[in-house]
Amino acid sequence: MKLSRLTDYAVILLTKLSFGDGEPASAARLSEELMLPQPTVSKLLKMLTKAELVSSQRGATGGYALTRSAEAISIGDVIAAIEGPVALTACIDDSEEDVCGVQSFCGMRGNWVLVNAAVNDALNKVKLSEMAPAWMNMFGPVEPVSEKA
Amino acid sequence: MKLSRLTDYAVILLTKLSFGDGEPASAARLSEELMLPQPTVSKLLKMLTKAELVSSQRGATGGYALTRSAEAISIGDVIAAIEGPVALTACIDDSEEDVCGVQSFCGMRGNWVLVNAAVNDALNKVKLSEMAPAWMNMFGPVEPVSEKA
DNA sequence: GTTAATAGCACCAAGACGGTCCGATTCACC
DNA sequence: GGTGAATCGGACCGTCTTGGTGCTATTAAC
Repeated sequence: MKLSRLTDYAVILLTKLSFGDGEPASAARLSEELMLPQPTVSKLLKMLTKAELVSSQRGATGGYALTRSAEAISIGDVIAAIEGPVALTACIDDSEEDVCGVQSFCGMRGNWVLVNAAVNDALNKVKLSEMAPAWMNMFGPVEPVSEKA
Repeated sequence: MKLSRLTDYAVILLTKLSFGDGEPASAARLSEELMLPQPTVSKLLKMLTKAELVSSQRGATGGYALTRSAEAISIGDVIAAIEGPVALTACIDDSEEDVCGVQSFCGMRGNWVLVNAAVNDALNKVKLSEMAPAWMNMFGPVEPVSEKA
């Protein structure tokens, strides 16, 4: 049970934005400063826009900016935006189909919902602002310690 | 963020075993009684054996049985057995490679570890015995409400 | 009108997942 | 003790979701 690298990148992106001056930052600029592949950054920002974690400004001086403060964004929000809502069993929202054949009277669903709630709670406790590492505001463009290993 | 159907099945399997008479139950029998595809059941039981949640007995009257009581098995145990350990960021245990290029001094790892711990805690709170639905011991072979929808 | 930026779409490749098979091992029975 | 059947054990394979990429249309500043 692990989550994708994309989520990791998303946190980094959002954190970087939270240290910006409020001006919209372009995807190209973010990609360059964080040394992340540009198409991926672009895609991520689109996802985050759809999830309304960032707002987008089109046009020449456009770019992306946070819609709210880093204190008001939780890790759970980010995970939900990138990986979809936390659903720890197939029964939860696939209710259209009878996947397992017994779910109609399964009785387990209620308990899975409990597990889901517990995990969601844990995920929402940690705010984006708490994920900000020290180096974020120390230097602008981040330089790696090793170029290519 | 959702987990595979296999984990769902695993919980059902383990629950079923917890209601057994202690005698080893064969994969074929479990498959039949729970109406789950036999090869999948077989594979799941192998995984659970490797995770030491169940013990296997070979030979003519062999089969599988729980290694400990349903109260001593948590959902986290099951998830770890089927989906691997909970690692909510790529940095955690891929420490061999420098995946993101900046992880060496990333500083975010510590906070991800915190998130991991919170989720693990939530997952370990719920025991297998709490997942047991009412119908488990009401009738033997489970019959579906609808044959094919 | 030109330039620079996002938005949305389709496309491609890799990895994971679910499922199947056959061989190795063990116990029951004769 | 030998035979046989039934079991677990591990390797294999097609499929499908996922990550990653590129292109074209749209929008706003200059």
